Amino acid sequence: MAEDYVEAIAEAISENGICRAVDLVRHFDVTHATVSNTISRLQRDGLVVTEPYQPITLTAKGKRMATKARNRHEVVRTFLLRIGVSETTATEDSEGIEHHVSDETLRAMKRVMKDGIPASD
Amino acid sequence: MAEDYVEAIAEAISENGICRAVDLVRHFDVTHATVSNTISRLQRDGLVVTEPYQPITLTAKGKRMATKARNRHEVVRTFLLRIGVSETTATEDSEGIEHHVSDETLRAMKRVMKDGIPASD
DNA sequence: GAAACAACTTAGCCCGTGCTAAGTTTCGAG
DNA sequence: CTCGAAACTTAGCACGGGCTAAGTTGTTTC
Ligand SMILES: [Mn+2]
Ligand SMILES: [Mn+2]
Ligand SMILES: [Mn+2]
Ligand SMILES: [Mn+2]
Repeated sequence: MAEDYVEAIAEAISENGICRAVDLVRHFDVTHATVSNTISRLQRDGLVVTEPYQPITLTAKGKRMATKARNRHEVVRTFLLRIGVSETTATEDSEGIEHHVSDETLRAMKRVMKDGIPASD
Repeated sequence: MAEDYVEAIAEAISENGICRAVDLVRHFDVTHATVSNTISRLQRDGLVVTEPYQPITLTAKGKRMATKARNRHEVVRTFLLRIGVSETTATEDSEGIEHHVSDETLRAMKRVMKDGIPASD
């Protein structure tokens, strides 16, 4: 959850300069109330900073998480495409899978995309 | 959640003949209270049948889900091993990843394990 | 058969994530 | 400058999934 939020916030900032709650409402297709609640939790956890009616910014910690999450998401998605999954499915599945992929598995995916499948021993 | 539960119940039954709540308490490392609650929900959803102080059995629907989940879990785990991930990590990561893998992605994994990586176009 | 122990249930609590409904703030037109 | 619409907050609700504490049922063992 936190990962998807900071990723979406970073995306909005990089696209529009700022991130407003309404961007997240659209992105996640939830209500303003839900976004408001979630943002409070993210702020409590030191990932974002915001004030009532003001745009949302990422803390250093939030930026770090966003970068890692974005990278992981993209590697997983690309990997799925690489093993022959359709665009649509790769996009859908990577949205969930990304949150369970360890650093080791991520490295394995990158290795495979570069060097192909390891010897069948 | 449901998938992991029916999978664990099927496993207990195939190993001990029956599944008791205490098996799930041990398997998931949660309290009896939690298992009791969860089983109620599974029963409400038509996946299991049980009566107070009695063993837990799977409905047809529950068995179907268990079989699919078990297969998916195993394919994902084997696939991770196949791309060079360690036993420990493959076991850990597959526990989460399995729940986000569509049929299409599952087929792609099986294909890759059989025929290797698709042509780089 | 009574006592002790294991298995289980039930009540009551917390938090996360979602909602609706209602009110507040901000901002752009007119 | 005012008003309406868009953005946002707040309160109150529900459910999933976790807990502790306390009580109940079942089973073994003496
Ligand atoms: Mn993501
Ligand atoms: Mn995601
Ligand atoms: Mn599983
Ligand atoms: Mn699992």
